[in-house]
Amino acid sequence: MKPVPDKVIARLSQYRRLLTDHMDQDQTHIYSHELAALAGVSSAQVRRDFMITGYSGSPNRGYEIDELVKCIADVLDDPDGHKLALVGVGNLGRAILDYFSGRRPHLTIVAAFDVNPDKIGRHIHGVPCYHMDEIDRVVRAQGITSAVVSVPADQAQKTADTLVAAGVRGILTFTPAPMRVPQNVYIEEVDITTSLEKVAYYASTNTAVKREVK
Amino acid sequence: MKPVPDKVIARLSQYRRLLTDHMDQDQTHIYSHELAALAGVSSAQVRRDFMITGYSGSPNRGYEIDELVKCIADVLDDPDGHKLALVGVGNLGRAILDYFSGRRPHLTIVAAFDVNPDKIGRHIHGVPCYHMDEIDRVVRAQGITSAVVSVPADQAQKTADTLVAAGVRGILTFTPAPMRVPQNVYIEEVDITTSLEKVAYYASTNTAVKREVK
DNA sequence: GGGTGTGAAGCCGTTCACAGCA
DNA sequence: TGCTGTGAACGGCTTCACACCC
Repeated sequence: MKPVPDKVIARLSQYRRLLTDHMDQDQTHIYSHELAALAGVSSAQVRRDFMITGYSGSPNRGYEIDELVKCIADVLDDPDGHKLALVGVGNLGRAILDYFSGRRPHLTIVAAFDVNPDKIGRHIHGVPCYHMDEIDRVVRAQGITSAVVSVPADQAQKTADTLVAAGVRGILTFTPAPMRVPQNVYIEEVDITTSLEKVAYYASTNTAVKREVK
Repeated sequence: MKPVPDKVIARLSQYRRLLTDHMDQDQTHIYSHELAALAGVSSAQVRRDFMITGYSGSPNRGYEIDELVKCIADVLDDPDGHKLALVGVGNLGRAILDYFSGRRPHLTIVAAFDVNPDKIGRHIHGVPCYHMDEIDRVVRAQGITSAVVSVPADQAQKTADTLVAAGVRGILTFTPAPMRVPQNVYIEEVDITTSLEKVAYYASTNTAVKREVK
């Protein structure tokens, strides 16, 4: 299958959440311009994105919501689901565990890692916490494919190397430090400091800017 | 001054952090290709970005780091600094307070807001916590210009409205719900669920994708 | 030679605009 | 008539490639 652009993936994820979480239960169909208004994009954008899923709407009723959600799932979700690891159980790590537990059925955080002895061996928000030395063993044993990283900057590279060596193919990192990984590993970097500096910049300059989704 | 593109602002912020936080103390100059390698972009990109700051390097020594950082600050930082508010002191909110306290001198979180009586009136990571009913009063009194929002989805719009009415011009939100704001207010939306779904998608498809910065 | 600064070209994502259809 | 699907135009960001300079 031809590669789907990054931004389309992000919007599909957003569309799905809008359709499943913020929708009238008895609404069965939706027009591109309606969904576009909810998502803050143009209706042409919405139609363009759905071309990729292969799902066609009907000119007089729009898109059938259930079908649409199914088609989005066909694109986004691996049929086997994904097991995730969380590395670094600090404030942010705990927030993510809490925030994310049970939110997306096909994505499950099955293991957490830290170096703090107070955390190791316990369950945090239902997830068992191991020492970081056990990353390789646990990742292999559980078949973990992706990881969320929120460790101090000076451990970022070492953590990435360990994860990649154990077979992880995708990393979401909150650590604001460069991570060097092989080409076939996907890195998503959420940089809160940069995000805040952007907000501050535009708050000063008072420039109108279109909204976008990360 | 002509408006600076979103992406350039983000990269300038990243360059600065690389230059100030991850640099040998005794290194005084840097070439565009060196910084490019650190940031994971092309050297042409780096030079292009610096055109905007107005700073010129020297062909045989590259860029003088101190000068460069100063020029970036001239673009990014408001001379008066920014006071920030945090709305929603849950796990994520506390993580941000902790993570961010004292990290960027010109950006200071001066007030937190929640509805939980256990938090109101106390200091959390050194920041006073008020009831959300007081947003308008405190924001005006303190001259707060920007806000970080991590409230439940169903309160996102109300929170945004209150903040905007009180004069806030920039919002960084972690709440995965559409926020409608006037054109002149800048919204940066960090959507952790979408980020994770992207990671999972590319972990499945195994597609090599270039790294980028949020 | 190996850098920087920059016009020009290239690329990619978005929007336009319209044919086709119910 | 109003919507979908889509080729074509558009625009902005990135890269190329080269003049210039130390």
